[in-house]
Amino acid sequence: MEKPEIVFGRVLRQFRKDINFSQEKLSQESGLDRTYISLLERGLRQPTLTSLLKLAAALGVSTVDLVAKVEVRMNENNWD
Amino acid sequence: MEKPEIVFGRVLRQFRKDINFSQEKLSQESGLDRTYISLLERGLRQPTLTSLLKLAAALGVSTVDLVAKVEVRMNENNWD
DNA sequence: ACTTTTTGCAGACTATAGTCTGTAGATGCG
DNA sequence: CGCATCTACAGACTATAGTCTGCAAAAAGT
Repeated sequence: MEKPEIVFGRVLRQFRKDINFSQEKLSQESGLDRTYISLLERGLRQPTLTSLLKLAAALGVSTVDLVAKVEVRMNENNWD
Repeated sequence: MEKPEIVFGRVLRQFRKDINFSQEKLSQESGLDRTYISLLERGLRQPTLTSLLKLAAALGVSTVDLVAKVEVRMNENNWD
């Protein structure tokens, strides 16, 4: 059972790289600070609901998609 | 387009009442403060990711269920 | 009407989300 | 190599998530 911030960070980074966005680009699209995106990806911060919504929108996915991946990977015993 | 806190508050309250939990009971199950649950339901606070996880677990639903309802109702022009 | 349970709410507080500025390391490319 | 892009990271700051105590006012039950 991993910490939510850690899992979320990995998921966020994966989603971002999947669409070839830099942190800077994601920051512009979401309206969140670039250094904050960095903190999130490294698991040093966890998002609030509105940050989740902004990030999902910027990534072009639904918030459900994001949360679903997090929830799944939290219960996985991280074989992968 | 309604504010996320407002929508989330309504959704949370509905989920809670669906299982006949008092705020007090939900607070015990989730480990969150009762007055904070009250603030959430009234849309005066918004949860972080871990609070979402705790609340969903306490309500006996998946976090995805919670977020899904919020996302849907955000896009609805609140006919209901 | 009375009692109990539930919720709203205020005030004061601590912890952490989120911003801003700047620097330095890493990676890629001509 | 020299240059550009991307990211880690530090420090100092502001905004807000989340707690705690206590009381008042609805609701609900009998």
